[in-house]
Amino acid sequence: MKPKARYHHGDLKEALVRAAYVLIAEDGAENFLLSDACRLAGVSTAAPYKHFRDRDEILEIVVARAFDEISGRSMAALAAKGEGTLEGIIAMGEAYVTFAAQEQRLFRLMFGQNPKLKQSESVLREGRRCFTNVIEHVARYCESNRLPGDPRAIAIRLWTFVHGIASLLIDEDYAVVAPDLDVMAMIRETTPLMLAPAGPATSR
Amino acid sequence: MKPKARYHHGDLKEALVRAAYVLIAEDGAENFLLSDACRLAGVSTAAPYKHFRDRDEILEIVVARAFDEISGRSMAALAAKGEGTLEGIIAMGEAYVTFAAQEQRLFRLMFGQNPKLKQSESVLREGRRCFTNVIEHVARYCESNRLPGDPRAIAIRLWTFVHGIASLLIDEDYAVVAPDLDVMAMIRETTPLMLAPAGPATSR
DNA sequence: ACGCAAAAGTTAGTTTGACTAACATGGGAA
DNA sequence: TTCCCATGTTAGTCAAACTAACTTTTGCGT
Repeated sequence: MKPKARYHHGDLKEALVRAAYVLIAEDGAENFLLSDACRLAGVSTAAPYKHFRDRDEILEIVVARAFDEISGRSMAALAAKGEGTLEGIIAMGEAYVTFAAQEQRLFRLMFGQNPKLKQSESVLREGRRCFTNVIEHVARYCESNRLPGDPRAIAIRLWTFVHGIASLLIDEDYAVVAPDLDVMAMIRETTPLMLAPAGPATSR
Repeated sequence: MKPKARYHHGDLKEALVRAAYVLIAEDGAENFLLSDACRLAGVSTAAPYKHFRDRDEILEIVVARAFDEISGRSMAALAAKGEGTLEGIIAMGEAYVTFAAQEQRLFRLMFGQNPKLKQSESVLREGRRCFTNVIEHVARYCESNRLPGDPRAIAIRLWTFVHGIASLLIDEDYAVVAPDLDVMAMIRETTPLMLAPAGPATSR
């Protein structure tokens, strides 16, 4: 008994967000039309404005969910390899880059140029949670291995590096100069190097 | 004798590109209106279409020029510190991040989500030139210091790292978790670590 | 010089998609 | 039951990229 031709949708807000998430993942936020989401949900193009301020508010919610997805994947990867291990840290980085590679369109939106998105309370919260995870677990690794150096500084280095990989990978900038690059190998090789203590230039 | 009210502009194409470059640098590509550039150049909104396929073609030219600007700054920084030196390599990285920080809007456009831009012949050419510089000079450093390891792999690591810094910096993602971060110090500290030879996980 | 084709402008549209106004429906609490 | 108001609808506005059709220069070949 599908509740077909009901005047009221039931949960249009959720339906629109899900449609937007899928459409953006498929075709990018820049090609996302509110009207497409409306068609998927089976409502008119004016209906969303009963639930959202504007188009950007839907994007905000999509981005917050995408951050949550990264957090989940990172934690799962870490748990699989064991917390406080080098392999666990590497697995977190791989999960980050894998998400970016698989969900290029979403990743671009998350770290894209729309400044309004970054001011959203929910986006800020989920984003912070995502990065706090990394910092926390790198700190745990540093402690259990009695490494010197500021865990926070090391975590930021690692995050910076995998974020650089993710960005260049999905924008196909590597393809221009290094088409055969194995980014996962690069993560595995470079992560140990970055765990060295931060300090005034230790040349050689 | 300013050639004021001439029917023909003289060099409208160049004038529009310059106006676009300035406007985008100031307010971002997403807020760039062709009509604003037209007003600055003193022509009607239909005039650009005598010189450009569409709005994107102007963006392509702007991006190519911005890549050229980065190349120039990198080379200047390198020359100032001396080619084949560690300081020179660090200076290139600093120049990259400095450009991103000073010209956030342009940098976002250059590495943004518009896939058409990346297919432009001139953009590809200038982009490739920009990264080839880095690779070439890292290779020179590796040779003159008799470092083991693939210079290309090392250069890609370095570029990835500074690109990660630039991205997170201008999107204000550092501000969320590490507001007091000194990115230039991070470059100086981390670059030497990344010059180690690439190889199967050298843990500790 | 001159004539005229084509380059480079113009004005006046069309189109598209986000957003709004005003109206319609129906679900649920008093 | 009643009726309020959340949630839909239709019809229309607005902005900005782009197009069509016309006009004004420019400059080249004779």
